[in-house]
Amino acid sequence: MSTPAASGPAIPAVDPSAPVRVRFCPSPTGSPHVGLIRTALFNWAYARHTGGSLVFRIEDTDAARDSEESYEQLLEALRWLGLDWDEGVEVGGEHGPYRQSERGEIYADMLERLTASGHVYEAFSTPEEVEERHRAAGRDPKLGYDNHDRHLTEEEKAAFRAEGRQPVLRLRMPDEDLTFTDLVRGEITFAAGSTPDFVVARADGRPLYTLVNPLDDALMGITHVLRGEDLLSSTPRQIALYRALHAIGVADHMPAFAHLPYVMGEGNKKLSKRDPESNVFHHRDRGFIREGLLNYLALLGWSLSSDEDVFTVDQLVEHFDVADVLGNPARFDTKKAEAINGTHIRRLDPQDFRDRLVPHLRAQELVGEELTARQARILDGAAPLVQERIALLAEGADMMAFLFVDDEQLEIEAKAFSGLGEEAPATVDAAVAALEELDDAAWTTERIEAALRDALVDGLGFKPRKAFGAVRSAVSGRKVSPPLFESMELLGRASSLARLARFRRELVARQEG
RNA sequence: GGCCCCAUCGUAUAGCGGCCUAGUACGCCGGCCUCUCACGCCGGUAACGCGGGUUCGAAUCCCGCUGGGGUCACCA
Repeated sequence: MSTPAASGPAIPAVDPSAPVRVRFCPSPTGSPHVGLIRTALFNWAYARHTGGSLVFRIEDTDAARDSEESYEQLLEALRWLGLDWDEGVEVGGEHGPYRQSERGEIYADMLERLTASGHVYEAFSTPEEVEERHRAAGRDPKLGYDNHDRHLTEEEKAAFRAEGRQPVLRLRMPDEDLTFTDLVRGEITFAAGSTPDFVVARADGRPLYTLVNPLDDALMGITHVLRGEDLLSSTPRQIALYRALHAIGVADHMPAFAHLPYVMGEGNKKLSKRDPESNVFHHRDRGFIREGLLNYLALLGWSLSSDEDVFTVDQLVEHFDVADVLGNPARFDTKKAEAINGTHIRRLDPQDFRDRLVPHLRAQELVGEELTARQARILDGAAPLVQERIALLAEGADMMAFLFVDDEQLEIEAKAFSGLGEEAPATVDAAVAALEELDDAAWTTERIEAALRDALVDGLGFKPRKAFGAVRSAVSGRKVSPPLFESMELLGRASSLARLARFRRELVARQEG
């Protein structure tokens, strides 16, 4: 009974010709992290590339930290990004249930079998006792569990129970080096004895991640485990458990492992959950489109080719292979992400782009639930004007905001009054005079530009930059805006003239004040 | 501290022994275009951590060092 774990035929590696089955198995705590989503993306892309399947499982074995809200957010994030799954929560499948909180009986049964076979044993030591033993033996107290309870006799166990102690269950680690070939890092070996026997079930009997993660992978026939690098050091435990599961006839093969590089934040730290940049919804709310975010996330550890870094999801699926993923940790670079996103925004069909702007206009309370006819008309006209000039959808909504507000409500930025020179009032007067000549029917981009150019550039001899600057400030309230003449056409004659008049008043008021 | 991973411009990467006086993209700096801002275009800046090997030849292979990161829970 001392070393049953090492007995039995060796567990075979996964059959390379078998259909790929990967899984995404987050724990529903907090908001979806970009690193987590990148992991989901690579699993998804690998499944799609190979024609295999993606299993979506929820690891909610920690009632104290898991939440239904977080679960809903996970679903929302994957759906928003278009990462679908073939089997798992919400869609079902042959290996359900897919929420571990609903698989209690399976785990209890398995724990019993593992205990009966001697792979798992009861341990009564408290952390304090373990530490004390290390200290007494002159060892580093931070060494971790010392496998002390491996050979407890029935009498000793009974004595502990008599004290009212409840044992945790630990898996007996094999006394040999554990080696595996990581798909992104190559061969990795953990020396015998470097990983202590680990807990697979709490004293109250509830199972831990260390048990259920590999167990469900085995039960669900997972062939490739693609996960974050933070789990690399737990791989020897996975392997040991897999061997035990094979010995009792539960696992028929050892999956291949691939540990994906970290997504780092500013400085040299793993992107923290506390950092807003780590939250996918933060990016979505700022106006990332799924095409852009997916493209950028894929670039964190993978590349399509030596000279293109903008690609579609289809291209990703066509070319993605986990073997090409790099082991380097990658910094999340917001600037680059936005640039990639901007490129994808420009690639959008104009109508599609227009539609995607609507939620952001609502978020900024520029329009209501339904667009009015006038709002729809303005949006139709303004969308093409901003599509070329933004990297984020929210920027687009912000840039066209002045077209949706009332003339008197328009916020004129302080900067908009500056740098216009002494002749600003005269410029505005001349602009108004010229524009009043145009009736509603003549209120077109071309006619507006011609009238203004004629009056201000040719007539008053101003440089175009300066001449139109005052008009831009009046109409948009800012120094920077979408193309001016087009904007004025969209705004209409009455509104444009009203803004010019208001600007003229405030200009004088400021000069006097 | 033990164990494990990582190491090319500021960032992400190409490079898998000669094609590298190291390519691309973002950023940054100039310029063009131009009603502003963008877009687009042109040009520029900037890297193989260090030391040993192996080899005719190393960014590419090996070893050491240094540096960075992760992990050592009755969390996942």
